[in-house]
Amino acid sequence: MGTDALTQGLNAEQARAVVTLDGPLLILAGAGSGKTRVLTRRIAKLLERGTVGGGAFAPWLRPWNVLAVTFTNKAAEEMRRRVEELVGESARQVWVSTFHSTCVRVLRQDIEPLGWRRDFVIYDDDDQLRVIKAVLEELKINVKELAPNAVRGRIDRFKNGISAGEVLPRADPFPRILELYEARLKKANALDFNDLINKVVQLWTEQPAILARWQERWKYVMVDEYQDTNPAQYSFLKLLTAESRNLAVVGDDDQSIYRFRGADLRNILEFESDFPGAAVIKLEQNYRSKGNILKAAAGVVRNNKARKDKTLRTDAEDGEPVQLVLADDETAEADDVVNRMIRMRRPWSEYAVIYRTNAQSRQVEQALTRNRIPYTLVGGRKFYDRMEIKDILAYLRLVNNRDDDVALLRIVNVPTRGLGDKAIAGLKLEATTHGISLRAAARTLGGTAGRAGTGFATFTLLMDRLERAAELQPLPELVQYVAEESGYLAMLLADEDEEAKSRVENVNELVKSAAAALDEPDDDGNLVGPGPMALRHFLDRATLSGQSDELPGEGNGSVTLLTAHLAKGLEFPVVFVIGLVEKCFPHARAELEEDIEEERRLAYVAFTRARERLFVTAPRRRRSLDGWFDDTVLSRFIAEIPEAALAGFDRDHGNMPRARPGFGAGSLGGFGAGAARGTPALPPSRGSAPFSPSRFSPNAAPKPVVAPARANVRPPGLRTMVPDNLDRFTVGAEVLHPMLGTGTIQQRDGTPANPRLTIHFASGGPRTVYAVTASLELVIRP
DNA sequence: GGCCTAGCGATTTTT
DNA sequence: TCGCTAGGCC
Ligand SMILES: Nc1ncnc2c1ncn2[C@@H]1O[C@H](COP(=O)(O)OP(=O)(O)OP(=O)(O)O)[C@@H](O)[C@H]1O
Repeated sequence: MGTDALTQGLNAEQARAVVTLDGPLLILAGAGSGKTRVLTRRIAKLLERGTVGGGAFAPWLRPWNVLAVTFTNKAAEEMRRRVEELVGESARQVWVSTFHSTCVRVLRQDIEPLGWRRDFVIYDDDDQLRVIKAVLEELKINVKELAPNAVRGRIDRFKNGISAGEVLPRADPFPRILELYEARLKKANALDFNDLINKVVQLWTEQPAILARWQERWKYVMVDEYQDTNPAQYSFLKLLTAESRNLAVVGDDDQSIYRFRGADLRNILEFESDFPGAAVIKLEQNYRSKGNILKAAAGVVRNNKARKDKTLRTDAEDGEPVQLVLADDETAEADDVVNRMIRMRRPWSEYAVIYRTNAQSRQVEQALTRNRIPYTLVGGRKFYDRMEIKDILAYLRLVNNRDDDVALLRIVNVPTRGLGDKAIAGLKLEATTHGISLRAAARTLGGTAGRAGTGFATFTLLMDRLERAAELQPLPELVQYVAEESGYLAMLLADEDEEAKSRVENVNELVKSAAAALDEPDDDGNLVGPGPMALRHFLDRATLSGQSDELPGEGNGSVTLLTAHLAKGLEFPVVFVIGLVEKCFPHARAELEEDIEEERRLAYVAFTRARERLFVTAPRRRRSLDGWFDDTVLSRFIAEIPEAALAGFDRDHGNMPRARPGFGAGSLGGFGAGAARGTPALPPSRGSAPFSPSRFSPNAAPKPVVAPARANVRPPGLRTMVPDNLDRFTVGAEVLHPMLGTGTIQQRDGTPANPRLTIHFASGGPRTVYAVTASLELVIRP
């Protein structure tokens, strides 16, 4: 691999970045300009420089002297893959990882001076919540007065240094809560996610000798998506590279989307003054997307006021315009997306569906499942968040760390051992009085008589057995042993439920994933056998990684489903960005102008993932929190797309044509007046699929399967009319609803223009609907 | 102690 | 709609 090989296929600026190996370097550039490509080549270049021949490395530059950090697991995985492609085997020894994993690596080795043991556990948000609830209980604060979730948010913001300026209640209990929270974590030998970075910064600040060792190890540091660093991460980098000054960062201020967890744009904007003498390289050529996609994305992000304008051009042709697709509701939207995939006849892996919130994946998953199309759901932490998985892991955590009170409380009575609230209260009392862990208190109480005593004795003996097993058995066997010996598996097997069966499956998956964890070498490239190291490594992985690595049905032949946040840095030939309606994207919680601008950047990120084709879709109505349908308003971001780059958009009609009473909405709901004026990009997808299944594509599903049309609720022979005036919907009137059938209006409130009706339906009970949107008809009785 | 249910409240993005 | 909690009942 010669010098030329690594700069081949790069433009002049990119090549310059790849060969600028020493000193601070900032690559500031727009989406798809090859930033990540440059970073991976640069890693390869460093390895090449360190090679002295015959696969050996010079002592002053070995693969493990290189550190590359990303923000998400997905991004780390992707970068690792690319580096490995370039340099092969030795890539394994380069540390390519998230900030959080990197910090765990440091703390597992050096945390002791801070007062934690090296076998510390990481508390995820669920554990955090349990601690907070316990603290609130201790302080006799009702969870109704102060939501544990709110407390967690505040703790996180506080630890991220973004709590300044928050409006504080008088007699604020927060400082006390925080104090007790921290004490509990410390006592349990635990750290939360935020601590991981903060503690490393503290450690390195207080212990120069330890810092020096890490500086010696990581002589070359690279950061992808630098615009998303928060103050703690900034300090981490600043400390680590203080001696070597070999810090290369790449980023794009338009893609800053983690303000909510403290990301500070100033980090990237002030890089040059922070690191004097920094080389600055700007990349202005986009290699990813067709012209129209780029124009659309640029047109949107241009609306941000707090923004530095930058150049981004492409040599690619315009390609198809971005296609706007409107659908009746989220189910129809998902069906539409899937139908288009089928029609395009590309390999499934070329499609990605990108959404704002995780919950939106469900409709798409269902549509894909109906059509037997394989898909991969990225993130959402689905696997390790399952109850049964967390339970088994809690046993393992308690084996790893006897002080993990949260883990103990989770499983001490699962399966039941006759230890109810009273017994647990006694256990806590015993522990507090003697200043010992719950595990130790259980042992003491195990020596007492009575039902609780027996329960604690059983539990203690069980945990002792599990601890012994942990020393002798390899990890997968240990996991299996825990599931069996604890009675957990037996409990599941005794349950006839379908759900219990799938839980058994998941426990088996966990055993497999333990085996997979063993195959992974540890930090220093050694394979680990039985004992605490393997267990810790496994537990870290479970907490830090978004998902189990290979869930069944995965592979490269599947459609990818992910949030816009997780999509950052990735690319796909065809992208569907769904749910482009106000309150969803931009999200309802984004109120301030700054928040809206971040949403806009998020849209920019989502749009720029597409290489060839971009679809933006929106449902006309959406289920709201109380389960009823709300009409939607098309996302403002759609109107910001330049006209010439967008198809399917009718600027004159407020963009969201919908049914209105008096215009003859059909009895199956669906398209109303505006649709007749030709606005929607598509015929309604429901019911009448306008194309035939492919006979050519090996990928095509036999026939698009859409969500079943709703049952026809209209009783035969019923006479109805669509009233010309909303005033006709009076209390006592009988109406026909397209989904719920006939009913009688019980109550009318809201405004005259937008009356809200409480209707008692024959099909079951009262529902509240808006007359304007419900497509109601008046029943005429002779 | 353990199970069931009525009532209530929430409601992004990630590690 | 969903998930959690408090409270009631066996
Ligand atoms: N000089 C080049 N010639 C051809 N293709 C290139 C060149 N540089 C990058 N590419 C391609 O352009 C695409 C985008 O590159 P990359 O993912 O590195 O961009 P990026 O700047 O990191 O994007 P983003 O900020 O959106 O994550 C990739 O498919 C990459 O292979």
